[in-house]
Amino acid sequence: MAATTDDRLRLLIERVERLEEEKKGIADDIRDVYAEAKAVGYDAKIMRQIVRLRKMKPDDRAEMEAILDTYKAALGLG
Amino acid sequence: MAATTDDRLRLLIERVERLEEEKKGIADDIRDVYAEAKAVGYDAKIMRQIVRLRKMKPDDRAEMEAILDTYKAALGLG
Amino acid sequence: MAATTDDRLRLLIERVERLEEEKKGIADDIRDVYAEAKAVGYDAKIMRQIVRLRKMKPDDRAEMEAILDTYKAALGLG
Amino acid sequence: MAATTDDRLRLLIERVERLEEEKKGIADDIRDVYAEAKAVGYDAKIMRQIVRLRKMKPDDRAEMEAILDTYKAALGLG
DNA sequence: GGGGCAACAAG
DNA sequence: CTTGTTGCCCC
Repeated sequence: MAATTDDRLRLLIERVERLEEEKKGIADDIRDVYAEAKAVGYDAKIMRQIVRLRKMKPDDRAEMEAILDTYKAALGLG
Repeated sequence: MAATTDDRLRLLIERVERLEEEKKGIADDIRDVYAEAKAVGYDAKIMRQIVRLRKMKPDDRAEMEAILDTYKAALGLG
Repeated sequence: MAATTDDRLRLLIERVERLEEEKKGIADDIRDVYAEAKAVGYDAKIMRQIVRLRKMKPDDRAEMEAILDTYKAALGLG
Repeated sequence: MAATTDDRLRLLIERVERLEEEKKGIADDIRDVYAEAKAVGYDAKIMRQIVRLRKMKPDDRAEMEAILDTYKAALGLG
């Protein structure tokens, strides 16, 4: 009988749905923080860039800067 | 003096970072559920479609499926 | 001397950039077609689904649709 | 009669499909250039970063650098 | 409300 | 790691 199988699928689906709801809630919280930041004069777009930069490992940031130099040198850019 | 401003920025950034960590944790949980489903024989890709369909309002879903059928008929996609 | 090396790099980079420009041009064309379709009453989102379905091999598509129906039945998604 | 409508949809779909094929062809060409670059000793990953950097408008790059300074100052990073 | 853009998920 | 999809923000 298929009911057991069906229930297993349903349970898995419902777990996913619950988790996605939680995830959406957090995404909304993040949005709220940016809205609050904007309300006190910060630029949300720039804040996002900062968050991205802070997420990088220091070595990676250093490498990125080195690449920038390499590219400038090899391509003749100031 | 800028310290107050800087702290306010830092606090906002750190709130975002904390929330993003939580969000990532949940995304990982979702991935785990799909992995578990796959391990017992379900097709994760199709499960995702189901989740998407269940997220829609019934009327919207019915309408979408009707349009899809219309287009399939028009293109000879039996 | 590094000039030869630099030029070789520059040439490769420029070839990539030219190709990426072309690619972007075509992506814009695709966008235009969907916009035109929308203007005469078609649903672009569903058209994209059709394009995806037509890309699949008929057998694969049939199988996918069969599984999808099975899951829908199991979840009571009429 | 629906045949005209159907043909219009089919024509639009086929235009999209043709364009997507072209796009894929160019993507393949790009891949080939990177493969060739790798074969003569360049690092494809770094080349991609260079391409990305060159894609930015100089002003944006300058702004990005300013943002980097701002973030370092406000967040106390070296 | 639409179009462009950036994050997210899929392959 | 790259591409396609989706949701968000600005216009």
